Amino acid sequence: MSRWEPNARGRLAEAALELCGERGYEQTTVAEIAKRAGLTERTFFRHYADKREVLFGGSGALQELFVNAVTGAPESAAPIDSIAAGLQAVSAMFVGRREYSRQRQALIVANAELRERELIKLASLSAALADALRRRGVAEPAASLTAEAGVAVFKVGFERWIAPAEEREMSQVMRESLDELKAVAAGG
Amino acid sequence: MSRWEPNARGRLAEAALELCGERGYEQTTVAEIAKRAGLTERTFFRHYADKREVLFGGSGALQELFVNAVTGAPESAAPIDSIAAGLQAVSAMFVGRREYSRQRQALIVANAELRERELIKLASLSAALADALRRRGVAEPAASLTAEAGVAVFKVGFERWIAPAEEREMSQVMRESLDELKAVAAGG
DNA sequence: CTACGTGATGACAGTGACTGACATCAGGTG
DNA sequence: CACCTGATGTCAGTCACTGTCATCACGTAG
Repeated sequence: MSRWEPNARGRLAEAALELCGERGYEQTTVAEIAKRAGLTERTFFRHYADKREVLFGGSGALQELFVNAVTGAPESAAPIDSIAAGLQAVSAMFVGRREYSRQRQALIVANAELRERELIKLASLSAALADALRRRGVAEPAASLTAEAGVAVFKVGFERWIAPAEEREMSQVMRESLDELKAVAAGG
Repeated sequence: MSRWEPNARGRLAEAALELCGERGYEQTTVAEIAKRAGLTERTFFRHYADKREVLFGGSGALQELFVNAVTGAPESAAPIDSIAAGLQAVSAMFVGRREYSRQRQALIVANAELRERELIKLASLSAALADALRRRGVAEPAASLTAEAGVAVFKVGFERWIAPAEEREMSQVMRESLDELKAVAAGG
């Protein structure tokens, strides 16, 4: 066996979600999170740049997956259709994680600091998508606008997917949300 | 004369812009800002909820002005045209403040914390505009989409207006940016 | 004129996020 | 066996932010 328990980063994220879920984000200290994960406060900050970041650990993987799917879409695919491919790829990553996502989102909407962090993550995602579209030969401002539209659909679709009564898979909800955006854009 | 120098809030904002401009946002402490304004750190936090907020003091007035202009637009005006009226009203507020705006924006884009705060201010503006449109009888999702479009035009227009070579008035730049959005949306 | 309330401020101690510097120590490598 | 490496612990320190109480010019009631 190794010197330390494995997956310190994951243990910190799990401990943070548990503790913040029990008593709220602001009422949870970094020292407490670290202690539950069997680590010290100083080690927490070696894994996460700040306290908020521990609740956004998956955003990097999400962005990478989304961008890769857009990049890997057929050359013939229109910009909005490569975004659609990205939405489908991202949906696969959330299979079986609806309850987890609900808990996490409840935390975020309840706290202004966390909402700020979420907004900048989505802005980063939008910029990365626009970049991917540009590499596919999409010109500006179409690339940025399509990227923004993709993020808007993701936001709307995600909120619907975690709604209390909702039981459909995320991929289906995303497809439907994208269709609605297309209808609105067409003046429907 | 009164017991204290007047306009403590404004003095704090001015001191903050000066000091952060000289040495950067992170290298400036709240105690230093307060001292330059002739106040104490404790008093700073009686005027601003946190350190970032001192650089966003005008955002409340901007949102109010924008929303009022939208609300006060002729009943016959289409949603996008009431937004256009808001953009014109906001432009009036920036007359003679281009250099100030350049300095402030340079600070914000240079710092991730400040960018986060700016994003949530814009999100708040978008929500307020959507609300104003709904009160004008605009249905969803048209209200939210039009509001988002309005904020997008404001962002693009503002960035153009503070660009180094730019000398036109903000009202003209905003008009032009809105026209471009309309062209893009029309598939042009 | 005096007493009292009010509101903006100062003073001070305390918490918690975050950082820098140095120590530790299992495991791999030559 | 000596040495290096990487993840961790320890500790002191800075700074954002808060709660609490004191101060004191000003206005106002009596």
